[in-house]
Amino acid sequence: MKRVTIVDVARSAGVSPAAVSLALNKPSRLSPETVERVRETARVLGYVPNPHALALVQKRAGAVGVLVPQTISETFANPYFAEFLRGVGAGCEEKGLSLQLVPPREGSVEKAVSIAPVDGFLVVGLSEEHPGAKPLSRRGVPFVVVDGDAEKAPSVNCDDEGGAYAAARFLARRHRKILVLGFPRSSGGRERFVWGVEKRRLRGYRRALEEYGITWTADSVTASAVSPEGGEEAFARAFDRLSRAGRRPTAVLAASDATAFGVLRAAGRMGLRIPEDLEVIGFDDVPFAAFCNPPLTTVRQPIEEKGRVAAELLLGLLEEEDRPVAEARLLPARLVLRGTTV
Amino acid sequence: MKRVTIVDVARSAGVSPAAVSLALNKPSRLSPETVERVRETARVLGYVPNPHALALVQKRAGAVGVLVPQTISETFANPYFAEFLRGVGAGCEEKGLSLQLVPPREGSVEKAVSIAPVDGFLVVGLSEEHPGAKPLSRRGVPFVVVDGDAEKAPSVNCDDEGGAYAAARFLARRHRKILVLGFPRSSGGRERFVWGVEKRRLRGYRRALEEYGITWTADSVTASAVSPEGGEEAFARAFDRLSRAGRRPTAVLAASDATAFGVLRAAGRMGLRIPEDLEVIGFDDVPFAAFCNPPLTTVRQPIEEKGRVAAELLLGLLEEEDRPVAEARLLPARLVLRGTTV
DNA sequence: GGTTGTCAGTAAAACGTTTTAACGGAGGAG
DNA sequence: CTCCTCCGTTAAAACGTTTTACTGACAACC
Repeated sequence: MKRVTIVDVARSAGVSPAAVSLALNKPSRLSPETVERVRETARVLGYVPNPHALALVQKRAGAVGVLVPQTISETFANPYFAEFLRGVGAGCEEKGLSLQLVPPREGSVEKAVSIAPVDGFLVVGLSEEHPGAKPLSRRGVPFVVVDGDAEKAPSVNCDDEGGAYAAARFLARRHRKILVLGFPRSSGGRERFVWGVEKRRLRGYRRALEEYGITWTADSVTASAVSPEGGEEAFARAFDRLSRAGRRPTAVLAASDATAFGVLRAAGRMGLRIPEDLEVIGFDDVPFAAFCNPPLTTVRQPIEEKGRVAAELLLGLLEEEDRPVAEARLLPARLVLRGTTV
Repeated sequence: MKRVTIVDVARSAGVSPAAVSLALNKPSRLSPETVERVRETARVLGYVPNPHALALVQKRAGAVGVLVPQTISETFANPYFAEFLRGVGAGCEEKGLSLQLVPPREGSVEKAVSIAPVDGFLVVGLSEEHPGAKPLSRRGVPFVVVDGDAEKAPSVNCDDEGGAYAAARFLARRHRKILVLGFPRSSGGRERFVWGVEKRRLRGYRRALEEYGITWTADSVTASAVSPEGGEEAFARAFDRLSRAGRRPTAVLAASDATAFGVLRAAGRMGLRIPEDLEVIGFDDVPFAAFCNPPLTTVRQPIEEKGRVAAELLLGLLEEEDRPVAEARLLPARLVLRGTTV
């Protein structure tokens, strides 16, 4: 049951451990017959090098970490994330890197960061100023910020504000009572999304609405978990409350497709016809936005490309130590009209 | 730019490296004032322990690997996988474990297995007899087989054959020309899915169809990539070919929801009405099956639960070395009728 | 006063590799 | 015959931790 190590192979083949290492990694520096003998011995014994020892000595683990601010379960509730990972995977695979998903450990992002045996991080949905970001630089591994706001670190984002503005404008022309669904609040005590993606999207919504004379107040935006269930529940509750107050909304701006799907479900359950009784616009254009019933009007961003770009940026950082500048990539976002708007 | 190590802290605090380690991990074995001084020094210097060294000495990396037989990108093209990971994540998080996605490295599953710095593997979609499975036992880390077939190793599956049988029976009562869509063939040269999940689902389809007198031949099943795009393309091509031959299908059995989504799209493009002109049944019941247009009739399996069960099995293996028996968990699968069947 | 015990802290081994520098022997050049 | 070079191989250092066993020092006990 004990693992076979390099010294076992060495002993069995009658050579030194160094010779085994060379035979396996730099065969040209050994006589062909020795190489052959050592390799055969290793094969017979079933030798597999210990990855931890390897990582320690070569200072690389062959994996990049994807740091997410929520649990894995919450994270994948949003199909956006799977699509994003497809891009990351595509970017990493050519270099033979694995992907490690790193959720907070016992609620602490810092702890998770320090423990994860990875060569670099893709930080998604976190601000550079976030307390969890500090250990990152201490860890001494490079990182790229995605869907956050970074000044000094390289980052990848889409034009959240512009996309949101277009969506809101499209609705504000014909509606006065627009329900805006945002991201969750104070999950874990800290207001996680007051900056970053949400801040920008809300800013876009607000700008458009105000241009059309719709006043924006503190409670203009309704918090919602980023999942169909979250959207369903948040919409149902808010719609009910507003209807009672005589301000029944006729359109919805959802800050995420995942949320919008929930809105559609809730609306269906309540007997609202879409888009006649209620227009809905999501954000992201995840693959299934085009498939749902009716097909979702949404703001399209190149999710998969975003992942690939982020991975490429990080790989660049991994190879050249001394990349000085903080490159900030901005990807486009544009409104695509489908069946949930007239 | 150099990382601060434990000896830096030790030197700076005027103690031995051992004392630093104790101060951080077993503070009770040191005087309170020393502990405080060391911790303060560590904080000021920004010390973060090296995860590789930690993993080497404690023989645990704090991560479990999810071994997939395709690229990350291909894997996440099937929404099934994200849902599965939600369960795995839920199972792992309470123990504070990260998740590492391990795709084949340079086409070799073996290489990927030996390099990944993880404490155990969830092997999805691979047979125990698969060449890639051998290095697993050599690695000396425990593993659980999911969606494969294992005799000696612990495994988790759903009742693929039973679910498929139910679906096929439901159609065979009213249809004679049923198109069966399977998994991709010979990707990478080896016929990856002739066993395991596909074998069982096809067996279920076949049994039902033959009971209704529909003959099953070598070309009864059409290969399809497990993604909407794959399903779209495979269906369009097969439908065309069969129509020309005067055997235009009136129903489709898709071995996966992801494929079925593609069928719906292709059918829509071709002007086929669903379910009037074509009935479709998928498999898995991914979250969006209920949302698509029309809602997909499919075979439901408890995907998220499957992930959780697999994680729990693996965690058990990680804790108790000497768990002898190969537990094989079988989860239920049942047909749920929605809008793509009459 | 010797034995025993506890306490705070340390030296050194261990984990399993890679890599650097050195070594001995053989062969060739002078 | 000596010196130099080359070749195949090895000893030992390095990576950064944790852990085990040990060392003094000091107090307590009989």
